[in-house]
Amino acid sequence: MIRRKPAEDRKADIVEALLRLADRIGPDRLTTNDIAREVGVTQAAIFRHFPTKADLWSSVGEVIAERLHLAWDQALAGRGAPQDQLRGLIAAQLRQIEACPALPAILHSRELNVDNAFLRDRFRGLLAQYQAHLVACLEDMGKEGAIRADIAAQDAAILLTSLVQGIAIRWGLGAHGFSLEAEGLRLLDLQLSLLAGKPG
Amino acid sequence: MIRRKPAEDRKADIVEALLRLADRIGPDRLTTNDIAREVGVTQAAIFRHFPTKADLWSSVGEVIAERLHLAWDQALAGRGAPQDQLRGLIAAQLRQIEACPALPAILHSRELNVDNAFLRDRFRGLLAQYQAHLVACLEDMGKEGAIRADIAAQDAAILLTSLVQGIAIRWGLGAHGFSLEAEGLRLLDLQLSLLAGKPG
DNA sequence: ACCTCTTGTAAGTAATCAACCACTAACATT
DNA sequence: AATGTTAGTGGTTGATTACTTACAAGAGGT
Repeated sequence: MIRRKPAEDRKADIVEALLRLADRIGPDRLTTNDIAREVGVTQAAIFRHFPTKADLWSSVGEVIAERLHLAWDQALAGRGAPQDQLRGLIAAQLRQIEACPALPAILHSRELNVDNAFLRDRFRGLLAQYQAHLVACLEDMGKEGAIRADIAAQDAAILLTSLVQGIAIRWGLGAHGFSLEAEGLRLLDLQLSLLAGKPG
Repeated sequence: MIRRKPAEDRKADIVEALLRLADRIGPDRLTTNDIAREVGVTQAAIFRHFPTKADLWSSVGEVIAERLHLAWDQALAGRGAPQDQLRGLIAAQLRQIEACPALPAILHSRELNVDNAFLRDRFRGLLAQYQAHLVACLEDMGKEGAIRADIAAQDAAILLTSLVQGIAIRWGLGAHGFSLEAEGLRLLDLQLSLLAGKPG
């Protein structure tokens, strides 16, 4: 038999294994057998720690939500200029995706969005919160004249979240062939210079 | 028993049913049973028309590729100003997604990207071609002074494709609560005015 | 009206899925 | 060293998966 671990540790192992496999196999194709093999236990062991597969996904969702929330709070904690806060928010998002490439796929997976209504609403609220942070930063920047006056902060926020999503997709398709954070921040600066209305 | 159709018609029915269900159920969770029920035939009937499920997906891929190609050609056929061609290309993409909401999910599905190497490469080439069209339009616009001189056409193209992807995602999450084409073109015009460096 | 392909079905297959069971080895506490 | 608890196993469940085979019946041409 394998080395035994306290339930909390093993639970974390299982969630981590799922996160790793979700990128390789795909969130909607993962089986409990796949996960068990990755962890190094039998399939039945998964069900000792999570009553059902749906419960396992719920835990995964909670872990992701916590990480994102923490990353955003840290980005906003500095209390620097609104530009810096904005950059921090975007950088945090890019780093989260780089650390867990399955994140976009999971966020849009049917597993979480169709089967688990609670988590779907939770994530929807979470992303709305992120968008609200961006809008707040952009409004502050607008008052300082760092954003063109004819641009609504809401629309600018949409452009920025789209940018992150678009680059993340390109990063995934290109087999992670470049630094997501570096490329993302480069294009962010470009977009910010466009929004400012003057060359960067 | 049901009304019998010529094989070509039934094949098209099956592909259409898959496209419809892919949006509701998810591309990677779709079963041949789901498809058969949607079409209104037995599961075995699917295999009369497609030897394997993978062959069915190949047909779906071909249909999508043809539609996209056709839509792009029509957008470029007008031979108007580069701005109009660009707008046409983006509008075509938005309309394709609106007509077939499962398109983004299918394009990024494991079904097509992991299991079917041929189609994956086919789509990768197709999207590269689209990007090349955008870059060509943007370069022409740059020569006419419609794009700020300090912006590379390649980067501008990335911003625009990201915009389409981002809005499509928002449209999907919001249960198609707004007109994708209208909202997309509105933000496109906004981004173009940013790229031009002068208020729209 | 008949004949003949073609389209469809009913009833299977083996493989795999999530989940359950009785049981046991490892661990902590005493 | 004895005892109770917990993590993990092997074996099995019924449901579901993609796919097959043998047979029936509709539709079109003559």
